[in-house]
Amino acid sequence: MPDAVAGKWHTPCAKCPLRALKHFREFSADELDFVSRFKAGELSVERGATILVEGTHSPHIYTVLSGLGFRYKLLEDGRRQIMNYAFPGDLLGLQGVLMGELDHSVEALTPITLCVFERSKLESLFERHASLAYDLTWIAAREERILDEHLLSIGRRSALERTAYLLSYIHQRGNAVAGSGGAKKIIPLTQQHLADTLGLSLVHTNKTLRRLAERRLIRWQDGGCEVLEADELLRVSGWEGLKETARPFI
Amino acid sequence: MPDAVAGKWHTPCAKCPLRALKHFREFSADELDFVSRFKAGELSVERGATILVEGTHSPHIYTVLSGLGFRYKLLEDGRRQIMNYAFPGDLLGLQGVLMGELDHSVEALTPITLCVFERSKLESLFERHASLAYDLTWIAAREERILDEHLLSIGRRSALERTAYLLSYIHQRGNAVAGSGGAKKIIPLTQQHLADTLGLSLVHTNKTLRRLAERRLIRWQDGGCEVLEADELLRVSGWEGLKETARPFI
DNA sequence: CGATGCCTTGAGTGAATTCAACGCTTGTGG
DNA sequence: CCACAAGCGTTGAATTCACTCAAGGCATCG
Repeated sequence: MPDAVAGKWHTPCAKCPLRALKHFREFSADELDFVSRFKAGELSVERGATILVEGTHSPHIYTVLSGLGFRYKLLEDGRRQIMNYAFPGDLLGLQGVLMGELDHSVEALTPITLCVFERSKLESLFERHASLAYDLTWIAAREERILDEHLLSIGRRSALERTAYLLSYIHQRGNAVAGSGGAKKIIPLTQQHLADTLGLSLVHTNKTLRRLAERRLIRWQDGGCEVLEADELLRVSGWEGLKETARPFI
Repeated sequence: MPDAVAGKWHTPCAKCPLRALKHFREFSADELDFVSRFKAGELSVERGATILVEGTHSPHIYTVLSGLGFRYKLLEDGRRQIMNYAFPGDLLGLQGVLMGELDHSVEALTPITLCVFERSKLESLFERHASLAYDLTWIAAREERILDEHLLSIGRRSALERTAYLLSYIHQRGNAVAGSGGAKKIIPLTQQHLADTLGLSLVHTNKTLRRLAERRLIRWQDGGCEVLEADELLRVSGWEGLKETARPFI
């Protein structure tokens, strides 16, 4: 019974705020029951905390309940490449659980709360819940699709296009999981984060952002980026935008 | 019964030459039986042929039986980014089947033979064969891992490191599925392919290859690239190399 | 009030691109 | 059999893009 542990968790799956969003698919009672038992706890960490570490073995996988994180790899001399950002509903650590060692690290960009699942129960998920197994594969394929687009950006788009693409991407992802509140959304990251995602230097990222700001497409404010003209920004990027209907999550 | 259709196919699953390789995991009789029925046919195409087209819906997924292909995306003005190469045992088109529309195209780099599977039977795979469902997720996670490393290369490695990385990667992937034959393996691609994978111009790719050739690490020959000093090439790239044990395939 | 972190800017350098051309091979049609 | 075109690799020169270096401004925080 979820109530038995309600004191430990803040959020039982049955009352998961993410399920209320149109962005996610509906769960059957059976699926919800399994996921409730699959969930082993919650983890909350501060901005800047490291959640998963490259090269380690993690006994858990996580779903972002609230907050924002990012996935990155390092070269020996410290060069960093950010692969992707994790929004509410996103799964973290699946790679590590399936393939042994993690090949990337994850860090919190804001205070973040994660649902914790134990890898040991993953087997029974595949054996007894085909629909959830399908969802896991879907989630992995979706990450692949996102990485494809990032690769296209870094490899073939100009610095301006690339920056516009990344900001559009984050903006769209953020909107998809935002409550309908009309408040200004400021993307909470530093220019160093953008630089490390775009494959550009910090200085050149700054100058490129400036060009977008001069066109009134974005504004840098309160330690983050505010998108002023989402449509025009998307047009500059030459990207088609996210096309997702109701998506699954665990 | 496999015999009933033996006339149409060249390769029944039970005699699949890939299963003989140590590189792939063993299948149970039950799994083999299912996959045999899952396989709907074979497709052979010439070098340069397009196998899957971005933006379309494919009723099939494919496994490479022999030959080499590559996965790419195009921008409107023709700029091309190659995401990855497909070797024997690799699955193609899973993304399209799971998520509707394909977001990339696939082209044959050599004459290639593919096993054809129908998407309509994918459902029963998830419902009745948990181990194969797990494999599919594993395969998707592996592609993600490879893309992570490519992203790191394009974003943060120098042109020389990046080129050394890509050639090392292709060389290792090729070796993993090669019969033990000691023949010189020439990677059959043009410098334009490399350029479009590395995010470099054709001219600069040529000059970078030249630098590697001057160091006697590679040689350009017969319309392809021969790796002469794999260890040193790997060292130049700063990459750790593939670490795969027996991997699954469908 | 001196650190520290982050954004900003200019100047100089280096890397990668575009442009242009040439050589070699292969294939094709007269 | 030759002429010609097409594809691919190679090279040099000029240009543009992005990087490094260096410094300064402006907050925040102990």
